Amino acid sequence: MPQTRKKHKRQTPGFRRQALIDATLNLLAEGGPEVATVRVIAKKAGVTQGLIRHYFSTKDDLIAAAYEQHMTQMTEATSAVLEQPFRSHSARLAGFVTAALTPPVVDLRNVGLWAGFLHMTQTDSRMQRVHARTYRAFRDRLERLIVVALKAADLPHDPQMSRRFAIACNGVIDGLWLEGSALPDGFERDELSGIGLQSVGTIIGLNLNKTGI
Amino acid sequence: MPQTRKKHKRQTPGFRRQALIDATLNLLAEGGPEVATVRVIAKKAGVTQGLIRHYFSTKDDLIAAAYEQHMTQMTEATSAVLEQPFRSHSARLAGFVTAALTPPVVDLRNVGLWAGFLHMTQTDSRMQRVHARTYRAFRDRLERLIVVALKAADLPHDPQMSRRFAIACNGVIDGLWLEGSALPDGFERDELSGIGLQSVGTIIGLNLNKTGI
DNA sequence: TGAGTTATTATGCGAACGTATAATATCGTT
DNA sequence: AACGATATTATACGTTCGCATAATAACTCA
Repeated sequence: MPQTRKKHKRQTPGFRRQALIDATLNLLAEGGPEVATVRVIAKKAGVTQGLIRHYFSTKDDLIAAAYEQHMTQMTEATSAVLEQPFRSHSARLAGFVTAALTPPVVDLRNVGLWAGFLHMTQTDSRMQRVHARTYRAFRDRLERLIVVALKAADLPHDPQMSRRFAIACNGVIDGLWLEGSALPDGFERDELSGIGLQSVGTIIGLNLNKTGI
Repeated sequence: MPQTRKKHKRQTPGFRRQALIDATLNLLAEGGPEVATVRVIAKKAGVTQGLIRHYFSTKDDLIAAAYEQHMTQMTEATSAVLEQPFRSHSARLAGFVTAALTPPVVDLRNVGLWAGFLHMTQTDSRMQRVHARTYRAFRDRLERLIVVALKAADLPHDPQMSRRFAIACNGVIDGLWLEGSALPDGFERDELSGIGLQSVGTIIGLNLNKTGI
């Protein structure tokens, strides 16, 4: 008696890996770590759970890969705005800050991911490394923009100070981003980025609110 | 053969309930929802797991009670500063904002709890009710302080506007609180509250940075 | 077209999960 | 000193967890 077996299409490793990572991120964002079990992830990715072990040697592997991709994508989404021309270096910095405080970076899904990953990045050493690396990638970008803007305005910019500026500005941006994402109706259009520009400007001693593009 | 059984001291219901809630909050803050299992909670509270069912009819009951207590305690910790006298209504508002952006309200443990509870408050309807109630308790307090300060400064303060102000100010405070808690070394002393005072002041059109006490 | 590669499904295992229930220790009251 | 109430422990049950392994389907290429 022939037992029936599910028909399936053979896909490339890249395709399945991506499907599994996407399913993981979506589940983590919506339901948190408790919901993102291997069985549910596999189901959402349209495969059976055994396949996860074929592409990732452990569940933590999959989680780490998903985290890395998410963080990298967030930085890239913010940085994309830098490819257009700006009238000044201050405007360039302002554009970056604004992009970080505007959809699609500001998004309820992203705050769900932030919360879902938090404890892992505080507990798991490998997640800590991914966090440190991706966090620095964003902050360093911000610091370079700050330094250039300060230089163009003939303001002092020694390394220690600009590093502190970058940390504090990143903190303000992160905080506003979180709140804007979690509370989508809490702010008028451009209110969030306006507060961000003003706060960043105050920290580094530069007026960013009226820079144009 | 007499089987040995663990000796124990009989405690009041209030004592055990509090011990279980404390253990739940500590575990949730440090390790997130995955770590806060009934067995681990009971162990941390110094009892066996069966006792949880004696005081809470289900695990979700315990979680909800812990969440309610935590949120209430956060609002109370911020409001405590209001019991001292202030020189002006603006100073009173500034004191409240400052308290919300200073330890012990700003604390790594609290951000762990925030992250740990987030998905539950988005998913579980009972947790949503607790969230709505405790969130409103804080925001209403903030709104009253804003209205009084605006009135004292002869500024307009119609209900709709002050409600919007309260939402936005609460958002900024929340965001800065989150970031200051998660990034303890990211800000100089008083830098975080300084940014908060400035942002809140800008939103409502009042200078709060130089109000004194 | 048939053999080889490997992507995929199917099934099973031990541990841990939340919950339920029975047994017992502790303590206030008489 | 014995009793009653109940706080507490102990044990068991069904489910789901992550992980392991065997069986099979899908595609490549000689």
